[in-house]
Amino acid sequence: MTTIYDVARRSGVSPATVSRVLSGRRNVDPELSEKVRAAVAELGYRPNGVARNLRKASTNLWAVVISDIENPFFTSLVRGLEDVAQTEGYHVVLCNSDEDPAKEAAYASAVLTEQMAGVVVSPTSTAEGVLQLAEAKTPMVLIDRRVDGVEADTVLVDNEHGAAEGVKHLIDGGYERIACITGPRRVSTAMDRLAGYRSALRAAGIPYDKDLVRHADFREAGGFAAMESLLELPEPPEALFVSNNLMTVGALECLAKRGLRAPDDIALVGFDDIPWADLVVPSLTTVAQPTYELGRTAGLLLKDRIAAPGRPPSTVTLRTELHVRATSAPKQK
Amino acid sequence: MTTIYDVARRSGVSPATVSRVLSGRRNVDPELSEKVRAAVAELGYRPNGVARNLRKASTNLWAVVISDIENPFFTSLVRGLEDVAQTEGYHVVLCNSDEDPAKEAAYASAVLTEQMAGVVVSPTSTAEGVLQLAEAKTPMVLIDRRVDGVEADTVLVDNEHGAAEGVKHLIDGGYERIACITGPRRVSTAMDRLAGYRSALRAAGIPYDKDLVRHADFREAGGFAAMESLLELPEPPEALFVSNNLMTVGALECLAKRGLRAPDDIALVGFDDIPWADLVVPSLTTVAQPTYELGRTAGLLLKDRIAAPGRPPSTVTLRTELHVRATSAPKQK
DNA sequence: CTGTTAGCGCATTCAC
DNA sequence: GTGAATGCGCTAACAG
Repeated sequence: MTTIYDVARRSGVSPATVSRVLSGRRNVDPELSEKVRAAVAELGYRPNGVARNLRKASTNLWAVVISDIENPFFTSLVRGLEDVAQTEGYHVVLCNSDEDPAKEAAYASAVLTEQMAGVVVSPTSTAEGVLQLAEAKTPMVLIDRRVDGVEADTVLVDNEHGAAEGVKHLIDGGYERIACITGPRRVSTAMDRLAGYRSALRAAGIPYDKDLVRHADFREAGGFAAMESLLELPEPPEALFVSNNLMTVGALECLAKRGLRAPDDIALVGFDDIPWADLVVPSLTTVAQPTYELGRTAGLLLKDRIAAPGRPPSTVTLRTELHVRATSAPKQK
Repeated sequence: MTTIYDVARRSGVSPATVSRVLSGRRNVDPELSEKVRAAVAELGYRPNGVARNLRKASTNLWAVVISDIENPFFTSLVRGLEDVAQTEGYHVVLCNSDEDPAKEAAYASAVLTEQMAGVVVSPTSTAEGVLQLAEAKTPMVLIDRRVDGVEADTVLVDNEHGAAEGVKHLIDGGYERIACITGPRRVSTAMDRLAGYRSALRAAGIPYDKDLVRHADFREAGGFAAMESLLELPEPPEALFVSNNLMTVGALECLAKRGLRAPDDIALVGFDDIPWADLVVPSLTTVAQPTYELGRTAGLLLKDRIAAPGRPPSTVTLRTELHVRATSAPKQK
């Protein structure tokens, strides 16, 4: 392997000067600088990033810890993050936690031993890894979910407001008996969206009926089961608000299986957009999250945090947007 | 930062012994080993991965260079790769090349300077980065596409056969005037799938009509435009085979926009599955690729290549599977 | 089986 | 503005 010493010898300068030239320091004689560049080209020299990392006690890696890259919510978010990383000179290490606190912790551990420059995390319910990273003062941005007791930069969406807007849209369509499938009680987004559901009902003077609420696991199977359970009610709901994309798919599958259709049999609004939501027939009304922007914003915050580790943490809340499509068409009399 | 020397001092042994214990070498007195472990725990010592990397002249990083993580084909593939990486002790660095040879080359360069242990690449048309990596003898697995002149482990699907099967299915449904939208001429998958289309026609004794073939860019917009152009033909096709998922979506959008429906106005088979293909109405007939398996297989090959760099490269070809759904229903008389 | 020693390749003091 | 020297933390020789 050719090293900085080889380049130094070849160009008749010291290794220190080569290092200065390569890291773009200004205080180098242009003439020497030129010699060094020439030697680099002749030798086909390539700096050793690992050695640099050791010396600087930090790498150019960011980790992104999410539950599953196959969930389009995270896919797009990761893309947004990676775009920022690329322009800032970082690389993104993809970590699928599958909502498993142990995996999250294992990745957190890797972040520390590999000296990664920063992390973006969507915390699991117990947030074990997040606590570990917070303690180690690793530059970190929380995404999608809050974690009690951890002070860190955070990017959220306006969950309560978005959910309320979606539910209000159903109420405006003439529906009153509106059910809700939301996520686990320990997850802040699940509770925030449930709160939005409740507040929309309250605003409309519709009494809250806890028999119409289901807590599932934010996954397809959970949405399917919750839908089944709602349909078995003595008096099934006439409309439904589902608080994430995978559970919405599950609910749709359950309806399809039973030969039921939205909005005729049950009107539907889902939280979080789905690619091809327009191509599904009937097309799906959603409370869309700016997923790409979430990732991008997280990247920007992380960059700033690395530049100024001492600064007090900030929280950015992005707005959701109601995409009215066919499944929430007004009630027919 | 606590180092291996601190642990050594604390436990009354040499740094070398600490290193041996931590890297799981067997030839260490159990008693000393125990002491070391105790000291590690007491001090909260954490090995420095970067230093280890420098010493060993290699990291535990794999890069995966794909055109776009937002394409569900790659999303699932990356997931498969990451699952293998995790069990083998590697981390995956995500690289979106956007089909841009310059970006591919930049990532290849990063792979080299950061001393990553291996790469999985879906090559861009000119495969600049791939050539660079091949020259440097970096452990590499090519995925989805072949590259002329590069000897490397490769994972492909049975493109020609899968395409032929999809087209034959249309022919069996009574269609004769069948169009094809495929990808760029320089991309092996595009040509292989086109070859499958032709061979199915030939087998059925249907003459090949090049006016019914379009080369687009494998993206949504390209599929849309190609569809438009086919519909403007004096005698539009009665069926269509589209050679990737994004272009299929584009074609569907074009049909929707014009108020046309599959299969009544035009029957449709797409190459590569789409999540929710079942939920789209009419549901979409596809030649499904085992995307997760592609990623998993690539990971396995990469692992083997790293273990035995000298071994001659192998090519694995996975089978596609025809998923018959509604858009290819037999022709009505 | 264990300890001593050296050096991976670089960036950064500190002199000059 | 430049060069010599040092050490980041670890593992692999080698000697004992």
